[in-house]
Amino acid sequence: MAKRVTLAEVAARAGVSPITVSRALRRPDTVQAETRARIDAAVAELGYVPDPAARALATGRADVIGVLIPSVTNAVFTDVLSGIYDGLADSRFDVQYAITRYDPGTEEKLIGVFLRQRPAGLIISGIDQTDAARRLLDRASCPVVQVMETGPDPVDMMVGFSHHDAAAAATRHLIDRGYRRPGFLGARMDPRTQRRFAGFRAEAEAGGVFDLDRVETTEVPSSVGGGAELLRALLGRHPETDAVFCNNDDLALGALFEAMRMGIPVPGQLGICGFNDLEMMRAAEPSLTSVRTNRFEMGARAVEMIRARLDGRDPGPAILDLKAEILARRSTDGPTGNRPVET
Amino acid sequence: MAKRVTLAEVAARAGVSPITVSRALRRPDTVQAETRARIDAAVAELGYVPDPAARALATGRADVIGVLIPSVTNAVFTDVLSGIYDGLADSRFDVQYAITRYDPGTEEKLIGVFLRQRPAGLIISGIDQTDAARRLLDRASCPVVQVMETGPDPVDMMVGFSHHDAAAAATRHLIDRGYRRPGFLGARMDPRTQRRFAGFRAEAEAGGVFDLDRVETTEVPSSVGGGAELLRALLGRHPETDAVFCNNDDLALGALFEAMRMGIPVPGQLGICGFNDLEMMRAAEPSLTSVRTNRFEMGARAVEMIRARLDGRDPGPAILDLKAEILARRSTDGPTGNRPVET
DNA sequence: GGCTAGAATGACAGCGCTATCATTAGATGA
DNA sequence: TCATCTAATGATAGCGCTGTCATTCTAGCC
Repeated sequence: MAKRVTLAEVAARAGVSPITVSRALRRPDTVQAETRARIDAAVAELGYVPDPAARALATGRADVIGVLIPSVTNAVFTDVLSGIYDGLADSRFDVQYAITRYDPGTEEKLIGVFLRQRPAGLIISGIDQTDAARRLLDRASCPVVQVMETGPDPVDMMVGFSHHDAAAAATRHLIDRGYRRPGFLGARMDPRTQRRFAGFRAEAEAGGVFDLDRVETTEVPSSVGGGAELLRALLGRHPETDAVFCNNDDLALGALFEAMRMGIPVPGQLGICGFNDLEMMRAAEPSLTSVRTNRFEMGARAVEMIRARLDGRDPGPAILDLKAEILARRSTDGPTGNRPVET
Repeated sequence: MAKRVTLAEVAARAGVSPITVSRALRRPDTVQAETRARIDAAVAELGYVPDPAARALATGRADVIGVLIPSVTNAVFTDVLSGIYDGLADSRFDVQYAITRYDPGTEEKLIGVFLRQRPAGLIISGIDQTDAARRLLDRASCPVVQVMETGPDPVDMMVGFSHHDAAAAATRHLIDRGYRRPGFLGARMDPRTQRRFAGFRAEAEAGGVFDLDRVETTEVPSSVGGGAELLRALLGRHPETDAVFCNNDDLALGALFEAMRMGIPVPGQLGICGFNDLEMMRAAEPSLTSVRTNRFEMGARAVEMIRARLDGRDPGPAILDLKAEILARRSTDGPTGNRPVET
């Protein structure tokens, strides 16, 4: 094991007291240049690295940004994580994350665990915390950012977008392109997914094209294979379906493959729209329409808001709406005979 | 902020000394049942949660498993992470991870940072550490597991497979299926990728079908779009190419889409084989051959080895080879006229 | 009854760092 | 020249917990 070098040893070597070394490290402008140079030299020679546990104990807070996400294997959340990492790259903060497995109870427990560490900030996915979790967060002494989604009642700050409105816009797009019998494919109907469904439903009803029986969902997590199965099931019941709004891109890709297997032309006989705009959507054949949900930026902005707050700068509006955007591609060019998409 | 409850307060409430509470929490069998009950009640009433920083400082070690991975946005590593999480779910250990961005220098630095915390164990991706990193790891006082890959010279323990052999097996599969002019598509040629290429090359040469000019690589990270571009470039130069071994599944999927765009029948005119067997491969149309690399299990086993070691149990062999397996699917059924794949 | 062994509990110190207040040295002005 | 102020540094205590003894108590034995 690398032998532990303590502050005291550095201090002895530099010929100053430990507290001066501590100061030199944390607020270099408060020690004389010459002293600081001696200390820096001693630090370098001994390979000193501060003990984060001792620091946390002495200061009563940890230089940690806690992050709570439902899953590590879902690209949506890892993109956010990546943005968080990027935003923290040049800072003294560490990221510490935990996985809720989409379970509010687990989330509640983990919030408690995190807050006892007195983190510098907390980033949490979504707006569907339990009442108890909400109370914990309300009393948190650090900045809290809810990401992925916006809502009316932030704990503290929020970065996201409206899943309802994004899904509604995607549905409107399908209608605008001439599809009249759209269906909905959904997996793991968590609260965000439910709100997307609500957006789909509202817009489809407004357009007079909603049919509850053209909704095909499953409780299992999304997957490409699952998208294929859902489409097959839906078309089995409703062969007249002329478009599907998919809960997410994996389902959309699966739907595309299944349509190929079934010999159904996309977009001529079936329009397909996904959600999240993973990279593959642009590259597919035909290219797949999706909804861009600036996930990386969500993470980066969440971190920026926390840092601004900690530094006493203005973190900007408490609710930051990163607006999802429809990326219209060939998979929704419209039923055979309709005009193609511009661009 | 949830008010901090200390051991001392719990002790006062239970009418015992702090140290007894500490013992009751950590080794319940060393305090009398009745005392323990009083303490448990006090803990519950006050909502006490131990301060990990104080514990780390007092014991000189942290109940943390450090994990170093190159990227969070690559599904390959998040699958491993997921396995790690699962293996640690019922334990007292936390996971703390850091991202090396595929940079050995960053990795070296992060190893140092982690080891100062005296973690309970360390899991690190790959076998390509710098000399300095290697020296740090050799002196580490905790179990170290290298994952993703096996090699001749473990720091401590290893769980993985031979990328060279897996790629060679995949290449053999292509040859067995009747492909005679195979190409190689690769992105971000990191050491593991290089070894996969070496395996491809060795086997293709052994089969007398290697042509260095049918190798198409790029430095940018893998993507589906990148796979499409690589295939287009390769076929531009070598239209006679009858199969591609792709560095990973994203490239393979992109190659499939590009083949569709170019009107090239898969597998009849072009065989496609990926690497990693992400979920979509099975669901694609045609289904895509890939190499299963038990990533989740790698994480789970790495954790199990560490836990066994910490508990004084037998962690099993120092080098655990999880054998990659070819999953033959329709995309490599063979050139037109050849027999189809069984099952 | 006196003694010992073992179980249960407690006192004390200290992990490495920093908050707080105290001290010193040098600069300023009448 | 001396009081006064500021900048730089130091002494002290303590963050919440646990390792290491020491102490108390009970049971068992001759």
